[in-house]
Amino acid sequence: MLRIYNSLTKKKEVFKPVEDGKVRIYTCGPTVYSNAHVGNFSAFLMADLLVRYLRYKGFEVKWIMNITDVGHLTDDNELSDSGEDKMEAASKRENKTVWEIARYYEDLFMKDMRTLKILPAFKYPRATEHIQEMIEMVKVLEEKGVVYETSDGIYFDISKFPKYGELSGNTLDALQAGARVEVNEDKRSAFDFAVWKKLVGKNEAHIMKWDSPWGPGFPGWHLECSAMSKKYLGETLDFHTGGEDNKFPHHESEIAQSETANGKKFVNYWIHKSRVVVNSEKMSKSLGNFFTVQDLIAKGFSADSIRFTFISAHYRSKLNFTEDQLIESQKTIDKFNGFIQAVTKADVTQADDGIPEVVKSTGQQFEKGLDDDLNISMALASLFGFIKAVRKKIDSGNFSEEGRGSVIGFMKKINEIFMVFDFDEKKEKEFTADDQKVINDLIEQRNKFRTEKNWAEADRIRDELLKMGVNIADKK
RNA sequence: GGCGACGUAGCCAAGCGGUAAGGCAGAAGUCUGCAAAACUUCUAUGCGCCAGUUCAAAUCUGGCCGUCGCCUCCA
Repeated sequence: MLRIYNSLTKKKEVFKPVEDGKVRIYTCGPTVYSNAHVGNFSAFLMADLLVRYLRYKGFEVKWIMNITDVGHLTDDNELSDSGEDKMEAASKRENKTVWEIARYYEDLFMKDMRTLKILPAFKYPRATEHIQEMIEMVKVLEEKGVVYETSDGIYFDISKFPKYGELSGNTLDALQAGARVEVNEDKRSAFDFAVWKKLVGKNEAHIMKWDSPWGPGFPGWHLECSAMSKKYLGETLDFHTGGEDNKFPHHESEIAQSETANGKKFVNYWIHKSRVVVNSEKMSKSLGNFFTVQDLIAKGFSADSIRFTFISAHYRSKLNFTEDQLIESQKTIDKFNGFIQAVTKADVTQADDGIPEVVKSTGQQFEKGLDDDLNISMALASLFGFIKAVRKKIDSGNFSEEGRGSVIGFMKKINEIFMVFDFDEKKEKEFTADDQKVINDLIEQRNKFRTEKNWAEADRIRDELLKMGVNIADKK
């Protein structure tokens, strides 16, 4: 039984799907106007872990992740407020339109998603391809009398949605009191949010624009998720995930729009990923302290070590990202893979090794951990205990073919979650006949030196073999 | 200023009222000529600080200190 922390109620709750055996999950996806960094991907890896674990538990999961490709670009002022001007440079240098740029960064994003072995979602709907659905939703909101028109757009009147603030813990009064946002004379409340923006004022030259009953313009920031989640997953979602920074105002506003338009509860379980931090500062595009997947791979870190680092940190605690953590993750991955090799190659005896029982109890511990709000630390601890127990059986010559099958089967099953284990039996490297002869000669020489206790020469040959890719492991 | 999360060994980290899991690093040992791998053992009288509740608190309550996030595009 999965228990998960619901950001809305601020409690761990037992997960009950809307429909038995099925799970509908929506993840706030990337904004494709610049490079996604590993902080961004940590949120998607959290969703990946959740989806994979739900599948492990036998649920049929339908996962939707949106692509935010509606920007707020103007002809002469690209991305001026994002603090990231690489795109502007790229746009000019490559003479690309905003549409081409959106596709370009979307492609990069999808490539990194594959690199990190994040499960493909059922669909990645693009905001620009769902303008009609968004317009329809604004119409419904208009019919219900919760939006009003100003000179520059259509706004949602948050006073019409008393629960506004429930997710972030804000109350309408507190919001007013602590207001720091720019005052817009036309808005009834500083926190009323746009569902449709007109091409006036600073948005006069907006490149992305569509016709609507309110004139040409573009949709408000929060509308796409409400419209697309409804289209692909229905009116009530099981899970909605995203970064904690999306709680307010984005998710808060989604709730207001969706619940008003549909007259139903929008999301049963809100899951928010804590920020990734670098030297105690959030990793963000605007601070420029970010690493991209490609940066790290270029530095020699494996994609698996990136994946494992973010998956093995609990999603509700801040992760202080360092390169040392990637190294440690790699060691852990190697430890598991070394174990898989040892199991694969272990000599079997006919003994009744009792391993299937160990596998069973480990599986129970593993699930107990993940069932408790994806407590990955507990799940991993069960695995470390497991490999120690199995190695002990192997070392004491108490290992059967059945035991091997049981261990490998289990590792393969949990690898559907981790995706970093390697089951290929490490064969002797293939050498040409000539090389093989040289190697055999060197080994023979070294053994001769060893017999003569000429350790200096023996070690020299060992180094030489290592350079050729031959690893010597002496046994007694 | 408002809202929220969090503070456990050198580092990462579990723990959710019954007396500190696990991983990395470190130390000693088994094996080995040495090394690598593996295995064994050890490494927090204490969980930011101060009060309180309780037979019992890292775990509950209150206050304080500190860190971070959101309130503005951001996973």
